[in-house]
Formats: sequence, C-alpha cells, structure tokens
Amino acid sequence: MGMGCEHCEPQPKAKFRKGLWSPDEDQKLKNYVLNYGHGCWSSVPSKAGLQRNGKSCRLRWINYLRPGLKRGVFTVQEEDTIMSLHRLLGNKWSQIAIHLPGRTDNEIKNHWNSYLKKKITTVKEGFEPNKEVTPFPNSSPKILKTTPPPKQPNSQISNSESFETLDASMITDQSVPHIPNPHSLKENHINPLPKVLFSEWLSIDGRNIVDSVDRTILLGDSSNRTVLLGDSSTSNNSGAFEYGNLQGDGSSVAEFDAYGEFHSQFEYENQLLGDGFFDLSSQDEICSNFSMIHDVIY
DNA sequence: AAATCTGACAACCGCTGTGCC
DNA sequence: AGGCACAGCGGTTGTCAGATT
Repeated sequence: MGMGCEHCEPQPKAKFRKGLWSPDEDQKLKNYVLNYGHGCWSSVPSKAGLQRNGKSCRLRWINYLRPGLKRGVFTVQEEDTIMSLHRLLGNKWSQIAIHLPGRTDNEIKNHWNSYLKKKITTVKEGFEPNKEVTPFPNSSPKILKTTPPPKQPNSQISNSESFETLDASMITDQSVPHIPNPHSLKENHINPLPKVLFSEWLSIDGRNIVDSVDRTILLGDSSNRTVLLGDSSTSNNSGAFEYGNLQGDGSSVAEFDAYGEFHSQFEYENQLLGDGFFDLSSQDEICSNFSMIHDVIY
C-alpha cells in the first residue's frame, strides 16, 4: 500500500457530495482514472473535477466503473462457488471475490445477505436440519472431508484415493469448459501437477512461497514449514511430512470439483491440517509457467 | 390509484493494517 | 515510538423499483 503520498492534496473541509453517483460524475471519474491512473485517491476528486471524497471515488471505481466487471445475475456456478467458499472462509468477501473474476466483494456480500443466506437456511430447515452443506455440491463426496475426522486407528486415506483419482470424469457439470484431465496430461508428457496452495495458508501473509521440485508437490507456508504432498510419478500421495515441529508421514486427498477448481486436503495422524483449492479452469495455466491469476500464485 | 411493503443493490461508516515521517 | 495518511475490509444504512395490499 502506498502510504503518505506527498502529492496528495486533500480537499480542506470541502462539502463532499454524497449519495448516488450521476452519469456525469461516473464519466469524469472513469475518464480521469483511465487516463492518469488513480494514484493517491484523496487527490483524485479535485483533479477529476468531482465534489466527492477520495474514499467515495475509490469505492465507485472498484465496485462499479472498473473495467472487467461482470455485473448482472449470478450464475448457478457462481452461487455454488460463493457458498462453498463461504463455508470455508466465512465472511471474507474479498477473498471470496478473488475466485469470482468480474465480481466485487460488495456485490458478493450483497447477494449473500439478500439471497444465498436465506437459501441455505431454507435448505437446512426444509430438508435435513443437521446436514451440512457440501462445499462442492456437484462433486463426489466420497473423498473429501470438510471437518477433521474423528480420531480412529488406521483412518488414513488409502493410496487408492490418490492423485490418480483425479479425473475429469468426476465432473458432472458438462457445461464447465477446459476441465483438465491429469491422465491425458501425463500421457502427453506434460507435468500434470500444479503447485498447490492452501487458501488458509495464503492468508497468513504475503510470503507464501510454493516450491515445486520436479513432479513432487511441496507446500510451503510463511514459516518455511513445508509439506511434501505426493509424487505424481508414482501416484503416491503419502509422503514425508514436516510441519512446524511435526515430522512423519501424511497423506492427502484431492479432486477437481465441478467448476474446475482443484480441492485438496491434507491429513496427518488423522488430523486434517490443510484444506485448500485453486482454479484450474484453463489448461494453459497448468501447463505453462504458473502465473498470478486471481491474485493467487500457482 | 395510492399507500405500504419488500428485496436488491449502491454507498457510507468505522475500523484495522501498513508505510512514511 | 508515535502520529498521520492512506488503502482495504466488512458491517450497516440508504435508496429505489417492483410487488402487494
């Protein structure tokens, strides 16, 4: 964040306009930002000829004028994604918005409060009150767990439920484009496995470094603790494990959900330690150098 | 037809985290 | 170290159009 901008000239005690924006104001703000960038927001209103405060301009730009905004009704897929992510992240609207390109956190929050919240309540009350809503409604529930499993012996996930199980055939929604099939990628000698980030670790700070060595998956968090998740060449998803003071063997489960997101959970001594997902909707993104997409490093 | 209600969405408010001085 | 200015976030309120009475 750029703090303390010396070029900022905040309006001294100006009577800022409030309320809805007029088309003329929108045009002024849009023209200014597109031509000169926003820089320090507190200086934008005066430079753009607006009687607004910088905060209002910033919000208007982010939520309404910014290019690339989708707007319009939410698709079923988007709603499912929101519900899934909300279950994992809670009211972290900005983090949820990261996974919905073209949607703003404000838009998602409003939609949740006015519609999705009631929808979930209705479902819970109307059908199975004690049943939790699956975070991946159209995907197979057979592998992924959403809560740490009860302590019981030998409850580690078997190797049969390994990365080898990743297959686009799991995806029931045929409308989703570009769902990668790791098997076909392997056959084409393309590294089928992406780097994996757990969303909850992403939020720790901005220094999450994910390391990838050949075809093994390494997870790293901000404390440089690493987890070896598995080796794609052997399809063995159990591996040496190091997380803080813990060392030993762990196992993981993973699959693609119906919308092209790869969901993975990591288990150590029957404790669920990691639970994450990322977007693999474009095959190019898997095969090429991983890039910043939706602010997430792949 | 007018008044009232309701839901969706836009915008505001207050707070927090961060960098600079 | 502390104050200041700013960006960003999430909760809340305001506004308005459509539905209902």
